[in-house]
Amino acid sequence: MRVPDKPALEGLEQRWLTRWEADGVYRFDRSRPRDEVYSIDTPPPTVSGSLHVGHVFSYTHTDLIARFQRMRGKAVFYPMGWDDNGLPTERRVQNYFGVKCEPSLPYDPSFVPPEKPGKQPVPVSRPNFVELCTRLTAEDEKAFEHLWQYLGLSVDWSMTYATIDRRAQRVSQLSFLRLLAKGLAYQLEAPTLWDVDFRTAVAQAELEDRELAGAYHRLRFARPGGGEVFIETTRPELVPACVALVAHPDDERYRPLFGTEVVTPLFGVRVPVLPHALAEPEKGSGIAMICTFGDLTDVLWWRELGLPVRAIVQPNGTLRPIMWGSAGWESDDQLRAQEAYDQMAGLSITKARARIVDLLKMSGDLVGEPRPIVHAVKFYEKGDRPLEIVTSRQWFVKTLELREALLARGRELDWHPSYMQTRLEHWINGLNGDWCVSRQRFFGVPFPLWYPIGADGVVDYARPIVPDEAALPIDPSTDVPPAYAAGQRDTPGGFTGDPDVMDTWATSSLSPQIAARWEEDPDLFSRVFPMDLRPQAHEIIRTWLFYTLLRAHVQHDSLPWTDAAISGWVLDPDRKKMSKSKGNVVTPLGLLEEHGSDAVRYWAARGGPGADTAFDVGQMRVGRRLAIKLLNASKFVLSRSEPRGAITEAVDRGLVTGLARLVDDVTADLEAYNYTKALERTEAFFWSFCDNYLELVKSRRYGDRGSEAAGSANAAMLVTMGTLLRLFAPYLPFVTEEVWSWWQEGSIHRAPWPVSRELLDHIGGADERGERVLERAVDVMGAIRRKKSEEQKPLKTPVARLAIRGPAGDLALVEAVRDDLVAVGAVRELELVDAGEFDTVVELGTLEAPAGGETRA
RNA sequence: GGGCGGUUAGCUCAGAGGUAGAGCACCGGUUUUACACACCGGCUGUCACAGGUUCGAUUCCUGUACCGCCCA
Repeated sequence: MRVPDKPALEGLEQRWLTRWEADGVYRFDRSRPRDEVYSIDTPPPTVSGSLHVGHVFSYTHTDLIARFQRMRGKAVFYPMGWDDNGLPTERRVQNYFGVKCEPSLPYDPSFVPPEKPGKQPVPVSRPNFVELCTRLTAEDEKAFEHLWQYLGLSVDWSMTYATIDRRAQRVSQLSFLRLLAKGLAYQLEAPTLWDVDFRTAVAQAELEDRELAGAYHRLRFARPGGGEVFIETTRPELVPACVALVAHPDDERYRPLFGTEVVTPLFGVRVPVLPHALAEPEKGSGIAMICTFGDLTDVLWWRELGLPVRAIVQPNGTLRPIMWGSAGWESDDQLRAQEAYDQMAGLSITKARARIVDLLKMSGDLVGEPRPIVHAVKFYEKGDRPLEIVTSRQWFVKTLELREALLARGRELDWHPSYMQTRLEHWINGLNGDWCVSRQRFFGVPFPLWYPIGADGVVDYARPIVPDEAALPIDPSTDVPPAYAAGQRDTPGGFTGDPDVMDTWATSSLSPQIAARWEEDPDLFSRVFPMDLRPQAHEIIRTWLFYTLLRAHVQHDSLPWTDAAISGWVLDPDRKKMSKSKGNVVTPLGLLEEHGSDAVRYWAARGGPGADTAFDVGQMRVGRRLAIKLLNASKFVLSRSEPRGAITEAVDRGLVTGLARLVDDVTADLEAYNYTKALERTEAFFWSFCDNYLELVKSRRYGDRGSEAAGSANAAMLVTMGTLLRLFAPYLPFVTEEVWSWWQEGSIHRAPWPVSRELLDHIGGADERGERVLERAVDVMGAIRRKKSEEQKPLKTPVARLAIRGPAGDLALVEAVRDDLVAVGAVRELELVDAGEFDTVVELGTLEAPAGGETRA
C-alpha cells in the first residue's frame, strides 16, 4: 500500500500511456480462439485532414467498449488504421510542397521539393508525387498517434495499418481480381459524372446538390415542314449535343409531334421528338431538349430511348473540336454549323454558354431574354464547379443486383441505436447505378491490370492482362506483365497499364480484411473475422458501412461484423455543427491538456450512442471533479485500512448488496452498448457512497466501536472501492490506473470485470434488509443535516435529542445502525417511538459542550 | 418534396400510461482529521402546439410548428 499525501491528476496521462505501451497492456493475444476475441473495425482517419473534437468524441465511445470487453476477459483486437490515399492528401501535398503531379514525366530519384512553395506549381512525376504523399502523411500520422495515445485509446499499436501500404494494396487488388473473376466487376465506356477540375469520375455517394443561379433560355427549333417548337433550357451551350426533344406522352400540345423531326438552331441537326413519362409538362415549355449529356435525366432518356451519343464536353471541361458533316455530326447546313461551332470549340462551359447566347440572339433563335432561376446542380462534394457528364472508360462494381441481399444484411446487423438501420435501407432502395470505382488520381491503389495493344496501336480493353495473385501488389504503370518486355509499354503489339486508381472507399471498405490480414495470415483472420464491432459516424452509412457490407457479402458470404455503433456529431453550444469556417473548432490536444484526458472522455461518454452532443466544457469540469473525487475517496479508504474482518454490520452488508446490483445493471448496460447509462449509474452510486456511507461509518472504521466493527467497515469499503474503480476504468483510464497502482498488482485495465456473485459471496448472499437499514440511516442523516442547515449551525453541532417515530419494522432498521448514527450526528439522546409514519425530529444542542466521540454529519 | 432524429428546469440531458428527475448554473449555509476542485440545504417546469385513444397522456396515435441531419 502506497498512498500519496496529495494525490493529483497532473501528469497522469504521460506517465501511464508510456507504461501501458512499454508493458504491452493493450497487445492483442492472438493465441485465443474466436469466441474469446472481441474485434473492432476502427475507423481509419485521414491524417491530412485536421484533428477535431469530433474525433475525440467518437473514438472515445469505441474505447469504452474495447476496455469493457478487455476487462471481461476478451482478447481485444483493436487496431488503428490510416486512410490517407485520395484527394485530401493530394491537395495537401500540392499546397504544402508547391508541386503538381504530371504522370507523363519520368521518375526523378534526385528530386527535392522547393523549400517554400512557389507561385507556379512544379510538375513532378507520379512516383515522385507519391513519395511526397507518403512522406507528409508519415508526419501527420505521428500527430494523430500522439493524440490517440494521450486520449487513452487502448489501441494495439503493433497492428496499425494504412490503406495505402503494401499490405492494404495487396488486399485491395486481390479483392478486385476476385470480383472480376466472379463477374461482379466490369468496365464500361459509359456516361460518368465527372469533375472537370479534379479530372476524375465521381460516385453517387460523393455527390451533393447545391443551389446555383442559372437561367432558362427559350430556344426555337424549326420543323422541316414548316412551323416551330420552343424549348427552355438552362444549358444552351449543349444545343450542338442535342439528340432529341422529349415531352410527356399525355401532353396534348406535343402529341402530334411525336415521331416527327425538328431541326436544332444554328447547327441544323435533325432530331426526333419523342414521348417519355419523365418529361414534366409543368416545367418550362413542357418539352425538353435531350443532350448527351446535360444531366442524369439525359442519361436515363438516352439509355431508355436508345439515342445516339453526340458528346462535346471534354474531361478538362472545354468543348472538343468537331468536324461537322462527319459521321454522327450530320447537318442540314454543314458550313453554318461549323462556323458557329468553331466559335465555341476550346472554350470552357461558361464561356461557350455566353458565346452561343450571342449567336442565338443574332440568329433570332433565342426568344426574349433569359429568365433567371435558382436550381439544384450536382457537385462533387469536394469540388468547386458543377459536375459534367463525360463518356469514359471506368471500372464498376455491381451493386444494383445485390440490392435485396444487402438489405437483408443490413437487417441482420445489430445497430446502436437501432433507428440508424433505416438510413441504410433508404440508401439502398434509392440506388440508381452501380458503384464506379475508378478514379483518375495518383495517390491511390492502382488497378492491377494491363491491356494489350494491337498491331494497329489500338488498346484492347476487352482482354485485360491479369497478374498472378502471388505477384500482388503491382503497379501497372511501372511493373511489366508476364510475357512482355518493359520496352513494349505503350507500343503497337505491346501493352499499357491501367492508368487509374481505385476509389478510396474501394480500399477502406476492406478495412476488416486489411486489419485481419486476409489471405496473408489465415490464423489471425480466423480469430478476428467476422469482427464484432464497426463504430462510425452516421453520415457515412451510405458509403463506408454500405460498401463494407457489400465487400464482405460478396467475398465471404457473411457480415463483416455483428454490431454497428453509430456516433453522433459534436455540436457547438448553439447546436450548430462545428466547422472550420465558423471558427468554432477546438484543438483537441489543447483541450486534453487543459481539462485532462479523463475529463474530456467523461464529456464524450455522456453523449449517448447516435446522439448529437453539444460541446460542453461544463461537463468536462464535472468529469474532472469526478476524477479528483476518486483520488481523494481512494486515499481515505486506503489509508488506515486496518483492521479488516468479515462484513458483519447491517449497513456494510447493505452497501455490498447494492453494489452487486449496480454491477449487474452496469454490465447489462454496457453489453447493450449503453455506456452513458452505465456511467450515470456508477457515478450516482459512487457519489452516494462518499457522501452517505463513508460519513456514516467514519467513526466506526477509526475503531471507536472495536476492531471487529472496524474490520467490517474496512472490508466493505475496500471491496466497494475496488469494484467502483473497475467500473470507472473504461471511462477514466488514467485516474483509475493511478489509484489501482497504489494497492494492486498489474494494470486495472487487465483486471477482471466485477461479478455480482463474487461480491455477494463476501456477505453470504444478498442482504436486502441491510440495504433498507442503509436507506433509513441516510434518511435520518438527512433529517439531521436539514435541521443544521435550516438553523445555519455548523455541521459538528451535536444533536441533543433525536426522536424517531415510525412502525416497529422501521425502528428495528434504525436500531441496526444506531451506533453509527449516534456517532455521526453526535447524538446525546436517541428516542425510538413505535407510532405512525416514519418521521425524525431533531433537537440541536450547543457546541460549547461537545459530546464525546466523532462529530460529523 | 421524401425520410430519420429531436423539442422536458436558465443550460446539458435522463425518464416513463398513474404525485415530473439528475448534473451544471443560481441562492443560502458549513472550514468537518479523504476532498473548499468539498460538503449540507434550497429554488426552478403550460414536459413545443392542436386534436384523438384512455378512468387517467408529458408518455401511445394523428396532425402542425420549429431545430438538426440524410436524400431528392
